[in-house]
Amino acid sequence: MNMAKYNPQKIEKKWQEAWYKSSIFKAKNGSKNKKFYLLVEFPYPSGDGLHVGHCRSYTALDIIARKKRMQGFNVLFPMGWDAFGLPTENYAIKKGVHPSVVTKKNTDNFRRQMKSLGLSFDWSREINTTDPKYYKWTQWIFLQLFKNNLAYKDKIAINWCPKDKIGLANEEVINGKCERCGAKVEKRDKEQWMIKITKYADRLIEDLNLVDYLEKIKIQQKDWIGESHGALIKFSLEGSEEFIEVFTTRIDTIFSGTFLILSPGHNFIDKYKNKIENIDEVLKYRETAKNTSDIDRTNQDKDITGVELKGITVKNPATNEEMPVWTADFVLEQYGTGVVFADAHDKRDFKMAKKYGIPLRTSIKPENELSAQKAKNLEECFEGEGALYNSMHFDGLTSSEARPKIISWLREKGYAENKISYKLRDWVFSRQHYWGEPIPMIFCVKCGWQAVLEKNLPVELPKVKKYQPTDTGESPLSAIEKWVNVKCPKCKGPAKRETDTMPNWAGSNWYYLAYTMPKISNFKFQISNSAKEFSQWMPVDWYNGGMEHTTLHLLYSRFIFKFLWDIGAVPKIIGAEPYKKRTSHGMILGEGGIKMSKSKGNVINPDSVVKQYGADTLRVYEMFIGPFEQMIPWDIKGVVGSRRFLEKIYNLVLKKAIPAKIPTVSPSRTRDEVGAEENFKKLLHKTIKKVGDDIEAMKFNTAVSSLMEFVNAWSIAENSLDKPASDKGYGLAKKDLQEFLKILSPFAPHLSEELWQRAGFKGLCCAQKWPKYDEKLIEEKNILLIVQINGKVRDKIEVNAGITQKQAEEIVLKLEKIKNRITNIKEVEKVVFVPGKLINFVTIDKDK
RNA sequence: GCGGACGUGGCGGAAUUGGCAGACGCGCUGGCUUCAGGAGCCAGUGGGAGCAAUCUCGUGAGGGUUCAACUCCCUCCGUCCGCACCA
Repeated sequence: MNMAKYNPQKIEKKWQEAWYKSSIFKAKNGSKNKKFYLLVEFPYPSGDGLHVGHCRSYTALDIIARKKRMQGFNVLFPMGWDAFGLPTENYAIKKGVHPSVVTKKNTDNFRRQMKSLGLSFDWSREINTTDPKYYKWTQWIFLQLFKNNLAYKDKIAINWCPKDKIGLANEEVINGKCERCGAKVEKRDKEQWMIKITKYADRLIEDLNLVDYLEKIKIQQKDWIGESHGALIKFSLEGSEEFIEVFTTRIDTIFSGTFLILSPGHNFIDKYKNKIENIDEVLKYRETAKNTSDIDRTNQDKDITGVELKGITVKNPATNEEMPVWTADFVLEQYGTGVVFADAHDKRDFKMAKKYGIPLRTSIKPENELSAQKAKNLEECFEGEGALYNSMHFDGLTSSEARPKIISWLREKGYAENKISYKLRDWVFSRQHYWGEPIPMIFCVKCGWQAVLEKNLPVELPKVKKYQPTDTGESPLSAIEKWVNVKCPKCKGPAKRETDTMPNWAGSNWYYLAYTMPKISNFKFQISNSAKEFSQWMPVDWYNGGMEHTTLHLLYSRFIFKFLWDIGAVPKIIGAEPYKKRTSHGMILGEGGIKMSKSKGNVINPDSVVKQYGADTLRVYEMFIGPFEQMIPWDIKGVVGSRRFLEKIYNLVLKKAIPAKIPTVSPSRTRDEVGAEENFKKLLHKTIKKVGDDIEAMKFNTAVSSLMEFVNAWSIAENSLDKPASDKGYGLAKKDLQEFLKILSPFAPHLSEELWQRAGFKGLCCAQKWPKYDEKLIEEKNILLIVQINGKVRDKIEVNAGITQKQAEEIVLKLEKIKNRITNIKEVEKVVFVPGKLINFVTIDKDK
């Protein structure tokens, strides 16, 4: 047998070129076939190249794309580059190369790697967020936000990373540390462009009902937006018409409210400077609080501190009692109104009152008598719900009954209203860096902030000598006078450009729309848009990405899409959600279950796996490694198993001429069952069904294992009988081999293509129709009936699938071991019969 | 603290959703391929008892429901992830 060994390095290149030449992966605008838009998050093209984690999700979606194409869908499966970002900028600073040069090099490398994996992206639609033709529209979106009052400039205390010298969004701060570099984040007051995502908070929650996202993704988004229903209460200032508004979800505790606590930064303090007798002390406390980083402030063990605002009191609208006003740093300025009313039913309030001797009162009774006593005696704090007391005519009501009643009672007096509050905050959109989209705004002393005229877009990044951010927090762009100084678009007077750039999320807000156009240079946004490219492809049918983007990219892009939809920049017919379905992949960890990282030296480079084992092996391995949505450690030995599997197929097909039939042998069956060529066909059709179903459910691991089972059966027939099946004249039938190669092809496309050709079949394997399984064939005529006694398996017999209980009993009771067990010792009390599955004899001891 | 996921052989993991626990792969053991090698082939492989047929125990721990529980319910232990002074 002088056949060549399986040599993926040789065949894979060849087929990649063949696919490219045939344009088979190109999405067709205007096609009559049903569309299917599959999207996988585009990567940030780092200098490290593709990660095996990228390969996992790309291969998974590639498998779906390939299957959908074979099923006759007009598939859009695009790829591009989210290329603005700090690592590129840092590299550029270090090496003195322009970031665009670095980007070009990195994207070339990523593209090469993706192609080497046989991923079926439509490369003709490739986009790059740093391409001026692309970011022209990123800037256009910003202008529309500005025109619709959703972009505004505000001086706020931002999260400032002292190492990266950059302002961070709340979402980018992890445990008080910079998401990128891990440096402790500081607070800094800075003028920033802000985007009013909060205006969409309710719809971003509500519309989750319209989409098919993994439940955990929905939950995370909801939690992040953090909607809570409550009330806004007015506490009037003693001796004044003024009042302070407080948001609460626990208005049922209003009768126990004995003091008010403001956040240290609350503007009330500035407003009543003159009235506050100890203003110096209060301002000093504010300063200290500001300098306490988030990580220290949220430390649970930290002692509670606070300062009373002497000379100021407010009136509790429920009790009419006078209440002192304090400030404490556990009250957050950004949530609610930045004020809480304090009582004995909140741990922090309780602790604070105890510490400073502020009077406390309770008004909620816990069910448990002991806790009720302790709570009443102010020995411990009760935070739960219960029955009201000390609450006038609301006494006896439960917390949830009381809330709406108290609100309407106070509302009538003009002191309360229903209110929904969100944790979500407006999106800090400014970055003081070079490598980002310039914010297309101009500041004129006379006219204020003016939008760059749309016809002047894009505002291109100018060439600079230094990309280094400055310590003052100014963007490096501010140093380029020629670029900064412009005419005001309104009064034509001297004005200056905004030198901040956009965050790296800006470009990914709308990239799924860019792909709908065959060429980015033809792309166009406009108001009252009815572009058929949008309505042909949108919404995205299936979007896969990382869990880490759930509260960032996924939320942002849903918001921006809704905005574009509202202003008519995308046709209404698409609907208000960009992604129909969202799934998420698990990370690939290093061997031993630790994270892959350069510092640990356990990073697996896909190139080396492709070189040593081949792309198909890598693909099959990454699908077989474990459940797609689960984190999984890399195991180099497992790669070998996938390689063996492919090699086995290669040998099976090429060792023989194409035989006609094969007997069935599945590893679990005895070899005596051989003989039914029908059985082998049956196994094939079962496999076709299983693989198809599993791909849709993203159960790639079990899809691969069912392919393996089929191949094992095939291999046994060829190798372990007295004579190979094909020598006897019955191997795998030609047509069945075709069907098998077709279902294998999404997983191992190169090998399938090669074997398809070598077996003498016409055309490209990946262009064939996805096989249909034969329902009748899959239907089992005979089943293995489980025979149980008292729920324990005692025997298994093969019987006709339609067997009745009577017939089954008759057969089973004749079996020696069953007969003995039952008739000798016990008496049958009851028989449970599950048609097609099992028969169970429930017995009682004869003695009893 | 809150929310979510999870716990099955030496390892990664299967189990039609209440009906054969351990599919498939790795590893290991034995054998075959008239040299060697393995990324080839065959067989075996949860623990215990037995020459064997077979018996028995077994899905983090304990309890419950059921003819029947990896699966459902309760209590506890443990791991991972997300959020975290959110009024």
